[in-house]
Amino acid sequence: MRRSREDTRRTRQQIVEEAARALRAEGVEAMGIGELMGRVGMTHGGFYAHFRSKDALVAEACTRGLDEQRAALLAAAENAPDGEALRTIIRAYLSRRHRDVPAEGCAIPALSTDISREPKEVRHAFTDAVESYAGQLARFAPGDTEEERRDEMLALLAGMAGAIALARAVDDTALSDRILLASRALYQRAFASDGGEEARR
Amino acid sequence: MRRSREDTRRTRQQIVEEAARALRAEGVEAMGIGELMGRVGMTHGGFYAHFRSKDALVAEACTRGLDEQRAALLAAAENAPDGEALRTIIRAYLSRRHRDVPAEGCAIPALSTDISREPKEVRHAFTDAVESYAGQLARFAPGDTEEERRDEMLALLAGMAGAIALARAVDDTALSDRILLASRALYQRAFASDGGEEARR
DNA sequence: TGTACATCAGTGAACGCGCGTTCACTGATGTAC
DNA sequence: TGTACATCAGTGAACGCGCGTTCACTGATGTAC
Repeated sequence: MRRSREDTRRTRQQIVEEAARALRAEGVEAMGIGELMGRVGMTHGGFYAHFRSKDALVAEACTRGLDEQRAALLAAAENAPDGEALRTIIRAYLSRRHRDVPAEGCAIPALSTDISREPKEVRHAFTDAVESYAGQLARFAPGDTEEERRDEMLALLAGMAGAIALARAVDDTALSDRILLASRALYQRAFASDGGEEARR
Repeated sequence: MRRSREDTRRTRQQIVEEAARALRAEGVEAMGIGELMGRVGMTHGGFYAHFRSKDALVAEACTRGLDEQRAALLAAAENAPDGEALRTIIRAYLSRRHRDVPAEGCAIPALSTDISREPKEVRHAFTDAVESYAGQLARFAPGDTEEERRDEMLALLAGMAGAIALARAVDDTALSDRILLASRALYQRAFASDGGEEARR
């Protein structure tokens, strides 16, 4: 039966939130519409009152997942002591927690492989979100121009995402930990004390 | 009908080779047994004369894919001019060609996200292959001990894999190229002239 | 070396399964008067 | 403000589809004598 506008809005938002979690935890294919709607307390048929297709939801949930992580990193960097913003980003991203809880982490290591095989609709949303992700964190990266800083941040995010993805893939905790630690050391060294907003203050 | 031992051996090898390509091009889920057997010139039923299950093939094909790429990078590094081995690895890995032809590239950027959701059998094979991948290339990385060099190489491979995966995921050629170029610059800088086999000669 | 029989690689129909999507239906909400 | 009606969020059965896997069968290969 028909629901109030407020209920409808809330339901739609819950679906996107659950999808953003499920996507990162299970991947695009494994995230089922039925399971998702069950988590929101409804049956699968109602889904299509909110979204044109699964792809449309995936596109929106990708954006959501990336925006969440961007906001978390931004907050961490802004609260970091002077000159420590980029180090803080690197430490937070390459943490055991981030490796172990994909559902609440960055969508790049969880989904980049899947996304390249998705339809245009999804890839486009993902691309836009990645650009604004790197764009908003760029001020913490070294470089003389906005472009340089954004490119540095893109390379850093891509690299850290690779480290998390590989650390999740391997079946050996010791090896996984070594991947995280060695990657931390690598990026801290590459972006040592020189760059970033603080150096320009 | 029954085939000669030589035929059987050849068929099995063809299946693994096609699987190693298809896996990297399409991902684990999308690689179908029927399609694969069709490419080898047979029907799907014959598959189970060679493999216990799809998972068993995926495990073997992962190893194959990683070993191929390791051999290619090893050859490139060994043929590089003195002091250029690591730079050559970085240039070859972070190339447009590698981004554009996943079927013939490294299995890490193509599969790491998928692998973390696969059964133990697959993850274990992948893990072993990754260890020997990093182990065999370790001599080109900086570090005083074998362990240090292997960890550096793990971090480098993970990072470069992340760059390739993200470059493949985004829907914008210019952004994709910038990810590759910025990543090249990052790793060339981080592993500048100091490290590696040549520096220890 | 020749023969009889067991083996087994490959065929193709059939299986169960889970998926995304559709659709007739329900009944509370929103709207027009 | 009250009433009549249109709207539409949600239900749950049904759809087609493609997948991995099984299985009875075929006939050339391998093996035992």
